[in-house]
Order: sequence, then structure tokens, then C-alpha cells
Amino acid sequence: MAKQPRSRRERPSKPALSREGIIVAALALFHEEGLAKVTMRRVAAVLDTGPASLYVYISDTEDLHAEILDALLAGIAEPSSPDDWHERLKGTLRSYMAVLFEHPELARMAMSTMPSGPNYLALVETILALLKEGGVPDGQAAWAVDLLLLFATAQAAEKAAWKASARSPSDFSSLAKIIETADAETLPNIARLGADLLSGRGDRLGWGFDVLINGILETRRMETKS
Amino acid sequence: MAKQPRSRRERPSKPALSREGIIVAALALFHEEGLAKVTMRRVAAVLDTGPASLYVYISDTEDLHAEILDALLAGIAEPSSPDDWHERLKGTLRSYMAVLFEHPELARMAMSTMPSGPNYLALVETILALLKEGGVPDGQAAWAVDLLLLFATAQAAEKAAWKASARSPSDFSSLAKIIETADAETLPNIARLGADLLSGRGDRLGWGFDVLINGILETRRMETKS
DNA sequence: ACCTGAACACCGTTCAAGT
DNA sequence: ACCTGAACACCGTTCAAGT
Repeated sequence: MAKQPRSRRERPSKPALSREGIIVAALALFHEEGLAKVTMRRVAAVLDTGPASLYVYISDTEDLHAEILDALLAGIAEPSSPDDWHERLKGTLRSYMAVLFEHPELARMAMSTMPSGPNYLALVETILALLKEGGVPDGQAAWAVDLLLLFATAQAAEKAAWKASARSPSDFSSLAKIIETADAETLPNIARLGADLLSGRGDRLGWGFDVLINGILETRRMETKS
Repeated sequence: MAKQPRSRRERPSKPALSREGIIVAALALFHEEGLAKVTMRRVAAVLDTGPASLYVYISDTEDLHAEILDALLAGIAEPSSPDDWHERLKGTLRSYMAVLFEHPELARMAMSTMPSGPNYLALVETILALLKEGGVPDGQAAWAVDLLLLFATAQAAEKAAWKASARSPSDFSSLAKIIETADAETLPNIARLGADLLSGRGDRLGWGFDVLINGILETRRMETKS
């Protein structure tokens, strides 16, 4: 059982560490096992070193995760298809959401880690350009990007929860039961609307985008008189 | 060093476990040390037992956290002050957000744990009543509650991030730097708007609510022609 | 049925020491 | 400067065994 002094290059010379290398390893891990497994320890193990070594290049676990999101955002391009800027904007948002939808855990993360990677910035730029095309004044546009991206991200994070969670079926049906059983005395409006509160009949997401866009077009920035 | 057989009632008879008792203990821990410390192990320790014992009453760590949010939501009442339903709705949403703002970690949690506690339900009921008062058709109202609460929660979760995180100052200023340094060639719109993208000058939150409310009032549910 | 000790399988981050 | 082993201080959840 004497410990074999492992030959100096069991793997063809361990490549030097670098931020990029770490991110590549993290990305691979992410695609194979999901965000939950992208931990400092696991990434370090893949790179055949200890977790402490990563801290030279990565400040945080969050830092690592944010880098993964930005990498996935590379696929988003401005749709040039319809002439209507309104529809093109919705298309852009939907394609951003598609990424988050495919990887629900990232939506949660994006909710709390103000992204600032190059691909995210490109997305912001695209949206600003579309708003400008739609004649939205600059002051409003600046706030509107935020609102639109917040909505898209939050919507994805919400769906993410009840898709990924094992408790979801019971959660959802128990919620449905609560709503259907809602006491008409104390919760008349919930009782009246019933299942409609939960249903996604119709294009609920599209309606949400329309609400936002219509609202943005018609709400002056400084008119707050309250 | 013989182990003293501890007298049978060192504490005046350990109270029997119960879901309520566990939640009370969790709530105390939450107020003293924050959500991060509300773990199965810590709560069990407070109750002078092992973590395994809690699983008879609590299904999950998430279950525990959701219960904490609902407890905090007890304080939200419908404001009866202004006659304008529009303003009353904004007031209700702001008071919901105030809770999340005070306890930022909970906003993140609410993002991914579809709440269904009695106090949350009461909040939904209040909002539905206000929308009805405002003449919003039922079909739209059902979706609108969701949209409004999603926005409020997401907004709180977002602020939560850069308030709670130690990295926030560097994060924020680095983002600001990126935006100010934005290449006018590749990111013309970001470069043009600059600091306006980040600034909260003016009532940004209020503007968001107005956008939503205006949009809700003007966007028919089935008009999606795309 | 309820409760528990102990174990399984992990975490993030820091630090002193090496190269 | 960069890299590392080892340690510190934790986690959630399950399971076999007890009462």
C-alpha cells in the first residue's frame, strides 16, 4: 500500500490556472451537472487542485455563477425579422427568457447578482436601440430597460421554482386547493376568480410584455405628483 | 468527569414539538441572526433536539423560510386613506415591499417559493379588490395581481442584492465604470444614456408602478394578434 | 406515531506555509 | 506572485433504532 509517487505528468502537464481556464471548467461542469454542482470545491477538483487555488482568480462563488450566465447570453441576437419594433422587442425578450428558462437556476441567480458581463451589456444595448426606434424618450428608456429585463428575469425565476422543485406538484395543487376552497366571506375576490388566478390560458407572457410596453409608452417620467 | 445524569428537568420540562413551536423558534432566530442562520440544525439546537426531529413537521428548509415570510406579512393592511384607488394600490404594494426591503433575503426567497400562506392570500385579496374598484375586468385582474406582485418582489430582490452583498460597492462602481467607459462604437445607446441607466433620480419605483397600472388598464387580454 | 443519535455526503472561505 | 494542504465552521437529509 506504499503510496505510489505519481509520475510527474500523469496528465500531460497540468495547465496553469487562469480565470478563463477556471470558467471553462465551470461551464463544462454546469452543462453536465447543473448549477448546483458548480461549487468551488468541484471546479477545483476538475482542475486537479484544491479550492483555495481558485481564490486567486475568482472572488466568490457568485462571481463564478455570474460568469456562466454571461457565457450563455452569447447566443442572443437582435431579431431582424418583423418590421414592427414592438414585436422585435418582444422577440428579444423572449429569447433572453428562453435561456433562463432552459437553465432555471440561473434566473434565480440573475435576480440577485446584477449582471455586468459583455453579453448582458449587448442585450441592454439592443433593447435601448429598439426603444429608441419606438420613439421612447431617453429618460424613460433608461428606466424601461431595467423594467423589461427585471420582468423577464423574474418571470423566468418564478416558473423556475415550480418546475425544478420536487415539491411543486403538491405545492401547486395545494395552492389550487386553497384558492378553490377560499372562503367567500373573507376572500370574496379570490373565490370569485378562482382558477383564473393560476391559469396560463392565453398568452399570459405576451400580455405581460404588452402591458409593460404600453405602460412605458404612456407614462411620463416626471409626472409623479403624489 | 463522569457524565452527570442531567436532572430530568434542567429546563422546566422540554415542551413537545409542534409545527407552531418550530416556527416560533425559527422566527426568533430570524430576528436575532437573519435568514441565513435559520437552518434546520440551528432551529433544532434552539429546541434542544437534533435536526432529524424537525422533519416530522417541516418538509424542507424552504418550508421553514416560507413560513417566516408569511408571518411578517401579517402587518400589511389595506390603506383606507386616499380616495383614489390608484394611490391606495400603490400604497399597498409599497407596504408589501417595505417588508421585503427590511429583510432582503426574504425577497429572494419569495422569488422562488410561490407563497401561499394566509397573509399572502389576504394581500392578493386586497389587490384584487382595488383592481375591481378601478374597473379592471376580471380576466385582466387575475393576471394583473400576479404582475404587480412579481414586480414588487423582484424589485425588492434586486435592491436586496446590492445592499446586502459585501461586493456591492465594487460591483456597482465597476458597473458604473463599464457604462461610462462604454465604447460609443459598439454600444452607442449605453454610452449616450450613461449614468442615467443607473440613477434613481426621481421616483423610479413610483414610475414603475404607474407603468404597470397604466398598462393594465389599457391592455386587453385577448388582443394578442401575433 | 413520534423522536433521536449518528452518519453520509457535502459546502465556502481562510491561513500559514511553501515555491 | 501564485499555489496549496489542511483546517475551521458549518450545511441538508436520511436511516436505523428506540420509546
